[in-house]
Amino acid sequence: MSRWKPDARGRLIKAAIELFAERGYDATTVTEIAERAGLTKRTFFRYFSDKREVLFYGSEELERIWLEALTATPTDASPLAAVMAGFDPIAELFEGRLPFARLRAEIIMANPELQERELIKLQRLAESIKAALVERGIAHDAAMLAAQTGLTVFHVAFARWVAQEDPTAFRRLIDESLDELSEVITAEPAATRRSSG
Amino acid sequence: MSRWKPDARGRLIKAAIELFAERGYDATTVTEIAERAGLTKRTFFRYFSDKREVLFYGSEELERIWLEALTATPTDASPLAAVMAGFDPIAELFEGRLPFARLRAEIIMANPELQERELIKLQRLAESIKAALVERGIAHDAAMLAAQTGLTVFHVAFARWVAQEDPTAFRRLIDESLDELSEVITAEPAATRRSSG
DNA sequence: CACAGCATGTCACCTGGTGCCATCAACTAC
DNA sequence: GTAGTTGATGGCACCAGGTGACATGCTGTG
Repeated sequence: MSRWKPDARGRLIKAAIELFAERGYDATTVTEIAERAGLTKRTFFRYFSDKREVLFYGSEELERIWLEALTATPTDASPLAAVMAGFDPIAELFEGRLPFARLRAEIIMANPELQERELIKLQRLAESIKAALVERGIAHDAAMLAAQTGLTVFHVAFARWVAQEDPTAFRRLIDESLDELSEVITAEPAATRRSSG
Repeated sequence: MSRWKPDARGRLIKAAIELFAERGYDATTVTEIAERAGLTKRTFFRYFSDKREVLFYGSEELERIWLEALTATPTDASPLAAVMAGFDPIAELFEGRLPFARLRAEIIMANPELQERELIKLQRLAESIKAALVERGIAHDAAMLAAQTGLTVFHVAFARWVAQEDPTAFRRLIDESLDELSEVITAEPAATRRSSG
């Protein structure tokens, strides 16, 4: 028994996405996912640290790509420019994966637990980016704010991308979000806030 | 049996914080928390929707206060100014609770699951703030970015507050973070980003 | 006293998640 | 070819988080 089968991880991901789409995340048990993939629950948990993680496989690659682009920018570039350098390769990574991304986004949007996981993934990414900026000599807090700002732009653009009716280029959506950030921020000089007391 | 006891929720929170501080979050079972509070596991889950939530009771009040301050600002105020209006009452809410906040922060920092929950709470808060801004006629995306930016400043200031050796006023830390955000952003005109390809 | 309502307890049950060991295929060495 | 090794998987017992259904007991109120 237990003949070896290729791409166990990929089959588990496929089975999970299908079942989540069919009956929802909560109504799907790990045992069912494993069965559809021709495996057992125990094996599922050897590939994914928990049930949610099956929807987030690949986020390490995203981080790797983003950090590579960041560290490749000249060291005299501004923090925000360095953060935004990751946008292009990421956009390339996503082009063509819209159907999968949309299905996945629908599943996640329907479940608070999954939204938690998505958020923490983005946050971890922001922390990695921040660390990379600090490595380049940027001050701790400036790095954090730049990283967070870049992530927000990315997040807004991504949400628009999966919600879009026509498959607009991801990169174009990023530029739109970026322009709006500029408008929001530059319209708000620090002096507009009330004096502390 | 089962004589009624006052403030069951408060006793559960106290017992949970104590046990988490003593042996860590993972090494503490819900049954143990309930026992220390003189109750049962079933009752714990009547007061808190899950084990983590016992550390986040009170976040609804934070949201309520913030939104009140926001809606109280004149409608011609800028989005970011409206968001930042919440800083003062929130600072008031926190002053004097530093020991509790610090203990809680240590517990959360030691556990990824709890960090997920904290993040999603902040995100929900950002969404509420965004919704309130939209209600005032701010455009959807500008509202989101303003809310997110305000939350980031709040988050940075809060992290500093609990990490501080001497109990600096929370409000002062907010102003510091705000100044740094201004520096980071205003040093980065949109023109510095690469032209889209 | 009878009754309603509320907080709590009790119990059975499901599922996510893990530790431990058995099994089986493929590969290597002799 | 046989023995041993390695790596992926299955099987199983077990723990803890979480829930539904029902019982119990206190408190107030007519």
